[in-house]
Amino acid sequence: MKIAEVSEQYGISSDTLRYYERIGLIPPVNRDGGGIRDYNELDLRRVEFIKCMRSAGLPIEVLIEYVGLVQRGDNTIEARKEILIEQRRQLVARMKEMQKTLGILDHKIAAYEKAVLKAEREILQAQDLMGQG
Amino acid sequence: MKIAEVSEQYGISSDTLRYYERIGLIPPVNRDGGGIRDYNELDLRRVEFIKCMRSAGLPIEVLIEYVGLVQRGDNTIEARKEILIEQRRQLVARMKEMQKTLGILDHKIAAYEKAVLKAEREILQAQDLMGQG
DNA sequence: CCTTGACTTGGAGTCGACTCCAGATGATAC
DNA sequence: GTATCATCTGGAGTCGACTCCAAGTCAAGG
Repeated sequence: MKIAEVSEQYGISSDTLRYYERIGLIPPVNRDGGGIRDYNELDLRRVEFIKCMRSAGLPIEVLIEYVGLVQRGDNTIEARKEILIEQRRQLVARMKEMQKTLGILDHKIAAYEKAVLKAEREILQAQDLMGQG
Repeated sequence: MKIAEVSEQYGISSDTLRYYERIGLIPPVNRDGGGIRDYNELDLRRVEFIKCMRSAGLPIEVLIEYVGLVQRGDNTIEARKEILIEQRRQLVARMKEMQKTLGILDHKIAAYEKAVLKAEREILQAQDLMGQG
């Protein structure tokens, strides 16, 4: 699969895909005869994983470290686990903050809704008084 | 309340507090005789609101617009409501992505846990065979 | 054969959000 | 009265994460 298709399929620009590879976030993708990247199944799974992690705000640096450990193989399992646990912890913390913010937004939206309704009622009343309702 | 105390209390640097004021994210704070900022109750509530919104990832630009509308007063209620609804929508979307990522992290952590346990069992077995367990 | 279009590279530019700095001011401590 | 300290300002610098660009290569179409 060529880079444009991957870009299309995952909603990640070709520039970003190449950038991820440059900085070692995705291991080098195989090339066809003309030097053009040809993403295989494994590459695609990696792209998807990175996309997922990035969308949740995991920093690129941490992901590079994690990916590096995966490449280094079996005796890095404990270290990888620790990274994921720490990132999970931070993720949950962020989600908790967002949950709080969501509550406040809901509260405010409800208040504005009330204010709008009140304003509308007042307009109707005014029209009544003027005999236009 | 002086800026250092506010910074301390909310975990926002003085630089950031001044920056927020500069860009209009927080309306100008009153000064004492010597031109030093003196945050009052209302200022503090504004700081807290901004902190909360920022922690959930709402962009500064949007918050500036919102704060501007609040300053402009009553006939901006509908517009403010629309902003909050849109931001709420995006927030929920982000949280959903994060929820998905959380699931994958949990899955991977569990798999690593299993791998670690397996490795430990194998070490124990090897020790048994060598008569060291 | 030449153009078109997708791809390549390394490097530079952008963007959002701070963060830092130099130089000035004013209150307090010695 | 001078040193220390927190504060002030405007402007510059940094950082993470892309995003864009110029110049080059190659396969396919007319």
